[in-house]
This record gives sequence, C-alpha cells and structure tokens, in this order.
Amino acid sequence: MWADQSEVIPEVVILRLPLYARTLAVLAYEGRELVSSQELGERLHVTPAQIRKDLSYFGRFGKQGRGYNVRRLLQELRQILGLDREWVMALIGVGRLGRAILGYSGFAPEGFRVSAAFDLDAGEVGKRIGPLVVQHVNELAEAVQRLGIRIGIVAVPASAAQRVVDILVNAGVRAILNYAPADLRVPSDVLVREIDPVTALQSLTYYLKLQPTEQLVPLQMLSAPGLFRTEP
Amino acid sequence: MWADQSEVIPEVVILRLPLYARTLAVLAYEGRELVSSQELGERLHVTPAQIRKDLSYFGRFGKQGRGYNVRRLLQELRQILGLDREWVMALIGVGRLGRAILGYSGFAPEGFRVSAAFDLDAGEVGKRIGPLVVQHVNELAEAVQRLGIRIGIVAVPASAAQRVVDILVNAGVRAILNYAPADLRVPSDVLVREIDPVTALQSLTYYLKLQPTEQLVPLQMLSAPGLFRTEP
DNA sequence: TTCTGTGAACGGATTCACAGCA
DNA sequence: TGCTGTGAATCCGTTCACAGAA
Repeated sequence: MWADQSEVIPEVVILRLPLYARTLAVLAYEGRELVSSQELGERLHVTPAQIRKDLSYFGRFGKQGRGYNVRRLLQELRQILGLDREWVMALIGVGRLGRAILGYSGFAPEGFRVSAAFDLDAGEVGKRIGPLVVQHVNELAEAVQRLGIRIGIVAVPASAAQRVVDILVNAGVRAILNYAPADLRVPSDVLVREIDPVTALQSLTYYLKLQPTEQLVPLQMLSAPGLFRTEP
Repeated sequence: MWADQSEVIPEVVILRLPLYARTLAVLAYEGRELVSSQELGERLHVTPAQIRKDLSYFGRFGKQGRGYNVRRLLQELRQILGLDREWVMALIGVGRLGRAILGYSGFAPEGFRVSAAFDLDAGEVGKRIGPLVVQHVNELAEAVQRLGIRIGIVAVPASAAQRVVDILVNAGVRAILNYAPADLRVPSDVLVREIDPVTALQSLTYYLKLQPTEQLVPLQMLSAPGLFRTEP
C-alpha cells in the first residue's frame, strides 16, 4: 500500500473519499485541527478501521497517538480526487429537469461548471437560460473540444438517453452524470453515475412495506409510557 | 431460500430489484412475453447468475428451458417492492431545489405522491406551489398522521438538514430521501437514501484525472488515421 | 436441448488485532 | 498512553457448475 497507487484501488474506496472530504470540510470550518479515525467514523457511520485502511491506499497521513490533521487530510483528498481544479461540464436536455440542473447552485462552489447547454429539439435551440444559449446536439463535439468539456449531464427523457450518450461518447466525453431512468450502454472506459430518485424510493418501499403500521406511531407518544401501549 | 423471506435478504439485492422491474417494464412495453436471465442481464450489465440468485430469494418465477414470463415477473417484483400501491410523501424545503422536486413529473407515474410541502422559514408559509400550500414544519407531525405520509423528502440546506430529519423522525416517518449534502444521524430503524450529484461527480473526477489527455480525442478523429496524430 | 434454481467454491471488501511510533 | 498503519482473519456477496424440469 503505497502512495504511488500502483495497485488498483477498489471503487468503493473511491466512492467514500468524497464523503470523507465533505466531513473534513465541516470540521475545518468548525476550526478543528485534528480528528481521529474514530471520530470521523462516528460522523460518517463508517468504522475507524475502514477509514484508516481506505486512506492507507494513498499514503500515511496520520500521526500516531494524535490522529489526522484536518486541513492537511482535506487537502490531500482534494488532490487525490482531482478537486483542486475546475471541471467543465455540458448539459444535454433543457426541459424542466435540465433547467433545474442549470439553476442548481451546488455545483459551482465545488468546482463544477456547466459551460454549455444542448437539446435534441431544434425548437429549444437559441433560447437563453441564464448565461447560456441552448445549442443543438450537433454542435456538441465541437464545443467539447473548444471548451474542454470532460463531463456530460444527461437530462433528456429515458427514450432519448442512449442517443445522447452515444453522441457524448463520440465527442470524446468519458464521464456521464445520468438523470434519465434508463440503462445506458457505454464503452468500458466510459464512467456513468446515476441520479435516480425514483429507483431510490422503490427500494425504500420494500422496507416500509415490511414495517408494521404500529411503528408509525410518533416517538412522542412512545415516550409517554402508559398513555399509549403498542405491545403487550 | 424460500418465498417466505424468513432469512434476511442482502440490501444490495433489494437495490437491484427496481432496476430489474424497470427493464421488465420496457420489455413488456415492447410486447415481449419471455426473457431469459441471460438477456435481462445483458440489458442491465448484470450476470445471469446474479439475477437468478437474486430472484431465488423470493420464489421460483422462471420456467426451466424457457425463461421468465415478463408480465408475471414484473408483477411479482412490484408486489415484493410494495409498488402495487400509492406512497404518500412530504417535501421539506421549498427553495429552488424543493420547487424543482415538486415540479418533477417522474414520481406520480410510479405511485409516489408529494401530498404536502413544508418549510422552516415562516416567510414561505402560505405560498401556493401548484396544488399545495406551504406549511410550517411545526405542522408536520399532524399532517403525517392525517395524510398517511410515510416518506420525507429533505430539500433544505445542509446546515438545516439534521434539524429537519429529527422533526421527521419524531413525526413517525421512517424513510427519507435526502437531497442535502450532509451526513444525517438517524435511529437504526430509519432508512435514508442520498441524492447527491456533487458527491457522484467527485468520484468521477478521480478517474478522469488518471486519464491521459490524449483520450479526449473524439472517436471520429481516431478513426481517420493519418489526418490527426496525437502522439508521436 | 435449454434455461432455471441453488448448494459450493471463490474472491474481494471489511474487520480484527497488534506492532510501532509519538 | 493513544492512535495510526497494516498483515491476517473473517465475512459476505458473486460466480460457478450442475441437477432437474419443460
């Protein structure tokens, strides 16, 4: 386990690093200088051993007996994840969802910038949305080169998603954030992350269905023993 | 492995079932009568063995030598997941993100209904958004009981998310869809699903950073050898 | 013959437990 | 003494491989 990252690092580890970074940012904001893997783990619902093991793939950032320097570790993680620069993205699909994404204020502070907006429908082309003018997807490849777009955000209906993804891949984009509820086919060197609230809900309901209705009783009632009895 | 679900089913399995259901719905729409685990797996980027194993937790839905009846299996999965009914949800936070969620048309067709909207800010209370009138979170517990709300959607800033979650949990809500980039503390019987595009992007960049820039060259160019040379 | 259902084998991620350093 | 870093042990999900049904 050395910092040269010569061996392949499990993807689950990479998926956790942004969460570590987020919590470290909060701790830094709170003015904390040191954290132990113990405390970081408690905040994140992750075991201390897991955090230490994850970090050990990339180097030795802690001090025995003291813990990790919050600022230092945050800095290291940001560099490992490539968050120490700006990433240029393109949005495809300027319907209701697409417009909401363009209006989302959470990307910019983290260095993600939507620099161009496209649509399949010529009827949308030319419209202004904030600082952007909607372009036709035909113009995407050229824009990718000119603007240095590395990430595509897919916000078209599921039925059009594959078509849009093919266009992105052909334009050289290798990372896609997909809001369409569709199974996309991409080459093995293209990465896709799904944002799909409906699918997320559909697994929640499995567990809700198992819960007896009595558990719906609010905690206030349960904490007033004698007034309400839910079990003999 | 029997249909009585007496043993605990791995959560990853439950997370895959909605994806199976989604693809089966497409197949049903296409008029397909049967699918093999092979074909379903190809569509979903999942191995056939995995699909068969996953389904075997719940029963024996296939016919040897033929495959699965598309309509039948879809029906079974919808019942297993509890999708054969309507689920009532509450939205908390009616800022830009919250309003976008209220306007999202993807929930209703799948049986998820946002029946009430709340905000922490009294200044928002009373405003109409579509068919809903914004209420103060103080009124949440009562609404949960009256409307049968089982799921809470958190769309407030990260700094207010924990407060909102506590209110939901106290009101008896046991399932939360969290759009706030925050690590929430909930009792062990409360389920949370995160919707966090920024965190998703932050793991993508790790892999993008590793890619040599030459890979940015579009496929069209690579397929015209001689015209473009990117490396000596 | 084809494809399901499923124990058994496998592999990889998580957790353990402790050596080692501050 | 406190907490990291990390091989070893463990756990658990995935894949294998085949018996069995249509």
